[in-house]
Amino acid sequence: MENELIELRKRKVEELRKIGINPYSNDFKPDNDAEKLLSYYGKLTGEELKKETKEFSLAGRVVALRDFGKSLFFHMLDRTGRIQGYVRRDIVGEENLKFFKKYIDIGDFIGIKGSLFKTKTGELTINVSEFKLVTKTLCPLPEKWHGLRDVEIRYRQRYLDLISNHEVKEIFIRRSEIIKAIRDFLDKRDFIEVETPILHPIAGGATAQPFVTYHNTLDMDLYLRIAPELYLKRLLVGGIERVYEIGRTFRNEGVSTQHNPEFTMVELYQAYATYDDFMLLIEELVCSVAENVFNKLQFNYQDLNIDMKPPWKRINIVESLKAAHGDEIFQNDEILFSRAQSLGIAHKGIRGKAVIELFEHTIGKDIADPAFVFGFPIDVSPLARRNDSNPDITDRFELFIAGREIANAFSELNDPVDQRQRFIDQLEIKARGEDEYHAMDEDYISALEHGMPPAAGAGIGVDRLVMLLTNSPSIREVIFFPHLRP
RNA sequence: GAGCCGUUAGCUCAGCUUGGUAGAGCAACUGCCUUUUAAGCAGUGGGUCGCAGGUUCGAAUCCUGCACGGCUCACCA
Repeated sequence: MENELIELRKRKVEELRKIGINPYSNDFKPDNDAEKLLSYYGKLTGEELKKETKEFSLAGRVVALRDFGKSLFFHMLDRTGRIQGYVRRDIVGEENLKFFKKYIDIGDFIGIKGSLFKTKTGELTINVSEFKLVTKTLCPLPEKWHGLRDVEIRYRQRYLDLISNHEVKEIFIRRSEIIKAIRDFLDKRDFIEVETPILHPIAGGATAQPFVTYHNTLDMDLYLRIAPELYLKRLLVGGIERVYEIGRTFRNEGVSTQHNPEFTMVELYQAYATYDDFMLLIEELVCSVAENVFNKLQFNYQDLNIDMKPPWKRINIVESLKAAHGDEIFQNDEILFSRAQSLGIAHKGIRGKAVIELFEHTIGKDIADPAFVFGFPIDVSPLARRNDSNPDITDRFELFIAGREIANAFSELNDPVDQRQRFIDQLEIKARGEDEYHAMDEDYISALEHGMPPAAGAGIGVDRLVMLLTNSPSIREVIFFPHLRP
């Protein structure tokens, strides 16, 4: 049985049709929006407004209604904001006022026309001369004062969240601006934006579990990409020397406040650059985004104050671990593994894994201001260039802010023989049951055999960057439709 | 995958400890009110208390299982 509130509104729709009014018309063209009127005319005094007789038309959703008998006030919400309207009998006439009261509910879309005035309390208000029902709404909106709190409804019916909770819309507008700022930054530096496949025959470019899908005609399994990396580097081989892609990546891993199965990454590659160059590039990129979108470099993230003013700190993984845990942890693998074990850190018997996990759990988590972490072990960096003076580590860094990894970057491995051996080493780990380790990719090696220029590349977690800059505690606050059970 | 917490009217929440046939505000409906803005005043309707079992004379309340969600941990970015 349906709710009485909906039944009532359905009856109104029928009645409207009977009297010849289309409750879902599409012939109203607003010539203005709330923000324009508020910013331009909001500054004028009531007296000044009286001289302004011009009429404006607006369209939007009614979000509040106050009936005074012979007049009424309402607030309407359009793409730009909220504005108040005033309907009075001696202007619109008795019949029209009656119609408004009887047929227009909170939630409906209306189009209005009218002049501007200021109320006693100083709010810029449209004195409505004409109005039109544009779209009838059947379901009532969430409560006006507390808004919508139930997180399950907020995520499943995000449209209600957007209507009720003003700050939610703000966050998503910021998200859009952040992505635009990233694009602007890279475009100005002659990077070319590209699109590479999402369906991959081999899931490569990262250490993660893929989603598997199936192509009927080809009769083969395909994987949703876990990273665009290997395709972007094929483009380096092809001579696209500065290239980037902003797009969705999919990882079949746990869901949490930091993880969504599909998330947005920007990956960029630049020929003849090194990971050192990329520290500066990433620093400039993030600062430029922060300044262009937020006009500042100081941010509060939850309990932390984050100062992004360059130059950013650089932290050597091995040196910082020695300082924190003593030199002896690197004497041999047994000591390292047992130390990791005692801290409850999974190392899976992989030396590099133990090192970076130990770092993340004991040092990385406390990094507040941006810092570049470098000295990544070779066995957890199968696509990164080997360091020239220390063959055990790679020319790779990660950017940590607020205890979280925001970006990962390295000088690219372009030696096809070394790359093949790295894949073989990965396969050994994979054979031990660690499924997420890298697969052999002959096609990629073949590309390297044709010559890839030396280059540096980086991947930036866009969702996490947006979280950080908008002070959002959960990734679900920056993704419109986060993954939930159906 | 594990632990803890939550699910009551369209929305926001009480009620559960101590079992006795469900309550407020907003929204809705009927009146009154021509500068209100969480408008106000008077009145009315609205609920299989997440689902399924159990205990009991009697369950929103106690117990068990399940579903969905949140937080923490693990995997991961």
